[in-house]
Amino acid sequence: MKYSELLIPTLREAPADAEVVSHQLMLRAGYIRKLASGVYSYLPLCLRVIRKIEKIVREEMESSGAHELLLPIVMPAELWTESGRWDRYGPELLRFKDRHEREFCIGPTHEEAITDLIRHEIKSYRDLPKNCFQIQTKFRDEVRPRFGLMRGREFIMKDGYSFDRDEENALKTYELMYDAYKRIFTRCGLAFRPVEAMTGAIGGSRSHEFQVLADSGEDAIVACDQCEYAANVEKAEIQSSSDDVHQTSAIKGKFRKVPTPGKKTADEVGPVVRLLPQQITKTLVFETDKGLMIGMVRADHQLVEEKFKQATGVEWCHLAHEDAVLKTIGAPVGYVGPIGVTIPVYADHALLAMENFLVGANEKDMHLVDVNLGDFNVTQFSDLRRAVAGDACPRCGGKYSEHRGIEVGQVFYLGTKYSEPMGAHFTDEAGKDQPMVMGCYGIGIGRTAAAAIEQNHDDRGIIWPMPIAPFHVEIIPLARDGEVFEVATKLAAECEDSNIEVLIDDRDVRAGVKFNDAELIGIPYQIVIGMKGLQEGVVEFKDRRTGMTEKIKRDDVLARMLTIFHQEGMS
RNA sequence: CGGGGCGUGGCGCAGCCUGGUAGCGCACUUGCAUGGGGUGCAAGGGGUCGCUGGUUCGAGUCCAGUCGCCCCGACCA
Repeated sequence: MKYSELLIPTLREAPADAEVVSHQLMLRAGYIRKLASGVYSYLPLCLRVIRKIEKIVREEMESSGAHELLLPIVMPAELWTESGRWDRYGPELLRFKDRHEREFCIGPTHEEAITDLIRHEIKSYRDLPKNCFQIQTKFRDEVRPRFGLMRGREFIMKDGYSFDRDEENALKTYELMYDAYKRIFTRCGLAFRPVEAMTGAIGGSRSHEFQVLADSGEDAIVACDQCEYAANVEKAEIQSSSDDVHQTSAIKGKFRKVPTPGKKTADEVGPVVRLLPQQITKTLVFETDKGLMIGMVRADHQLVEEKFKQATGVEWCHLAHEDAVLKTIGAPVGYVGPIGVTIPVYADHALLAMENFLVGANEKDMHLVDVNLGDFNVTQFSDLRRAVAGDACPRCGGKYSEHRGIEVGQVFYLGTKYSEPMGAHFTDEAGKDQPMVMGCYGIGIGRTAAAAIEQNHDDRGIIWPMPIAPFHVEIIPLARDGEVFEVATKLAAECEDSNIEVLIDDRDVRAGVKFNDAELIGIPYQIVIGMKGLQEGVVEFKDRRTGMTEKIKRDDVLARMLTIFHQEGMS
């Protein structure tokens, strides 16, 4: 394809609002342009990358038994009312009314639409399982869109939904999809890690996120250095080492009150009483559907609400408001402690290893020191905190290391969360009515492209992995006529005949401009054709990634490209 | 939703404090030179200064409102 015919508006400077590399490079290299906050146009190069990713996704999905369909983008409110999400989804759901004042929304995801379709069409166990996917533009009215395609409001997503007759089969489908995802991201040339993710309030469900490792990632994950276990920090289980448990419950009444006027946080209190954060506890009061409850963690740890919900078995929880705390505990926020309170106290495992620690005195400007576990009632010790580097892995006892990741895909075992309320039932062999067991599986297509750039770039521009590069090779003739251009055109035609995708820079610009643009747009191989080389019968062959250049005989170039093709596992 | 910042030619910015002919770099057009890493010289074109209202003889500049965009935060005591 001719460079001159394509729309590739490269920029010397990146627009000031681009924060992360992938966003800057996509703008500079002429891949995307912003139309509104979080809404982007995909220019030709970008679309080619997206199509490549989609192709890989399609191939792997189809070969795993999932088949493509296309659901509407616009859905009536009734469907969402039925699932209960019209009210629960919040302002991220873009809603509007048609001319008859009927309410609609633009799909941020399609559980409702697919469940509606399937419940009408599938009646018998004989018709199961079914696994459908689509690749479609979604809209989520994000509070704060940022980082270009990484967190846009409008975005392209592959979303798949599976329907099985029972949990056993649904979990098999889950495994199939999990394996397909591994192949997809491997084929895209990405360094990624599947990690266990939060499952929310649905019991017995499973979820994995596929995280592309990158420092600019928005998600924090921990990975074990000994085994395969990896998880989102919010989800990661932490092994409470029994060696650390001190039998301090025997010690009682040793504590004493110390004045800490105006000092509320551990950072403030610590220096006053000369204690490290590891010797201080935080007592957090939560409002829940079962009334007020306390969660206690060490001051340098962070409580995870999801873990708290699981430990306590409550449906919902959020930190209690200051007034509520003052009213129930009798002390202002910052001075709350577990001693003498009447509401349930859930404590993190880490407290088992603490002795002579500090808590709030339930009295303004006062804390208690030399407190031990025997001094107050704990309803239950649980894993309540966010994992950090150095924590122990529950599977093998190895140590966690912490990483940043970009979530490019997610697989989720849904169970009957949608089939039950929406009446997606089938009749089994015994003639009994059963809810279908579902799973859902998403991949952010645009985000995958962005993640690939985060992982593959240098200070000159993008370096695409071969399987998702917009073109395989860029031919750069240093003249627009004569032998140089003739050779270039001929070589391009030969490559294209061998299914190698070629971008030929036929523009009337200086060599330097072509070189710089070539580095920027990141096509993995470059072939530079100039007069000097041709006189020796050679052209220059450059690997964008390594920057290595070598002179190759003109007649050997095609063979060379084909060799690389095979090495890269392309056909 | 709270806090902060920014809206001046396609992009990046200066000018605003202290009101008085709207500027710079890149990009664009034309000509000449150049032709292997964003080349040089010369001549050009292009801006209701986000919008509305106010103060003033006079507003890009001061004031109020409004819209848009960006950043940080959203209660872990």
